[in-house]
Amino acid sequence: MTKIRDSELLERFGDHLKGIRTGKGLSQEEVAYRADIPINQVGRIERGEVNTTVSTLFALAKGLEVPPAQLLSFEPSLSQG
Amino acid sequence: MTKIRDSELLERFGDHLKGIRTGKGLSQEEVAYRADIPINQVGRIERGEVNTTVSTLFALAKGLEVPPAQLLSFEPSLSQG
DNA sequence: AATTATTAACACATATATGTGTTATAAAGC
DNA sequence: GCTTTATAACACATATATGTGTTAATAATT
Repeated sequence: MTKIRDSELLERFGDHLKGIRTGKGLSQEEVAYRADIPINQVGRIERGEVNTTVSTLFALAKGLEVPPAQLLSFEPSLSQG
Repeated sequence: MTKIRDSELLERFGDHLKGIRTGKGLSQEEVAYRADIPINQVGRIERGEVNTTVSTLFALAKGLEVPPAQLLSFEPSLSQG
């Protein structure tokens, strides 16, 4: 128990976000500004350091100009739990 | 600033989750068991009391037997920010 | 090399999610 | 009425996300 964080999932999620961002040619700063969240937070999320929240997901979707659901559209791991 | 939570969004999100769950005829307890999270947490999320995390979203998707992205597929508010 | 742009890393206070246990409602069936 | 099932509500400790500020490292440009 005391799982809570789940590093592998968060790293993959971060990579997915970064892929969307770079695919659009946006900097972390631009995304942070549009999403109205600190640039440091964008970096931490992309690096998989934090397990971000629903409200931040919606903010990021706005900043990245994609539907929120797209942020969760990726393969979470090699083997499903 | 000091927004962080965003009650309206979280209430809508909770309603959306509850809609998926009841639409499948599942109890909170069943979902909690399958998602391996406390039943209390499921309730708090459905009631919009907490701003849950990415890892819990994936757990809930598993418990509800839907793709994670579906959990974010709803209209977040009457007027877009 | 120096400047600029971009990202990472670090520290810290505060808010809050999670996990756990317990108790209260509410509805349904006996 | 009692029991079962389902959900809500409360309390509390702990982990951690967020927000903020600062500094370092890494490109890219000139």
